[in-house]
Amino acid sequence: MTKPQYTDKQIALARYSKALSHPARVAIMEILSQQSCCYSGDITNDLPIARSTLSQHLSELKEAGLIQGEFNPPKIKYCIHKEGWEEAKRMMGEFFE
Amino acid sequence: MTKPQYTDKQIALARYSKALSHPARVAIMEILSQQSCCYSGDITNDLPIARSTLSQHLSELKEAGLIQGEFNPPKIKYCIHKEGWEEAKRMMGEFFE
DNA sequence: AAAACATTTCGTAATATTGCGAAATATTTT
DNA sequence: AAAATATTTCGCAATATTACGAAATGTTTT
Repeated sequence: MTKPQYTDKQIALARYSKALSHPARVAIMEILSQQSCCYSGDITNDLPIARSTLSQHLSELKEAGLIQGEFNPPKIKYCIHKEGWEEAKRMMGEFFE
Repeated sequence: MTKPQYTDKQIALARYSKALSHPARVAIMEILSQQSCCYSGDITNDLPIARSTLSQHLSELKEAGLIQGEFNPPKIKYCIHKEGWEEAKRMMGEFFE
């Protein structure tokens, strides 16, 4: 009687959930989904965290595939990464039925 | 220019997300949502973790309001906590539009 | 009352997360 | 080339998460 491993789906959903498991990251995604794109500097003003901390949250969201950043010198423009966002939405929808 | 705090909604969504941020907890919710209720002992066989670790995950889900456990001696029957589950579903749905 | 069963709590260890300010990097403007 | 601007990386500290086995708790059966 062997122990089954987690499925890829379960791992993927947990990963997306983890990306959204901090209020700052939820807030960032709300901002981006409202106006589609945004500069990191603008986001700072909307969140109660330091720039360096924001940067960490942004890279976590990027790592999770939920956002993408394009260099628009001298700023970086962050946008929703449509594929990842849609996949997360779909998986979350299926999960909750 | 003061820094705004997170909204209650953002905090609540992050909380539900955090509850689902581990594959074991995703798996547990899938099991429960399929068959509505389950005994802790049965779940053990479906997951690659020790009983004591499962117990911790169950209490996190309970803490988050996603499941409830009723004592059905000598076992504990875990079920989905409908209110919390529905709220999570609704909030997640709104979040993704 | 003892044995068996189901589950949790405890103690502990390893690793991850969150946060900040200072320093580093990179680009544009002066 | 220096100054200004935007952002990240580094170093660090505090706390949280995940995991396990052993021991504890509580119930039922023998």
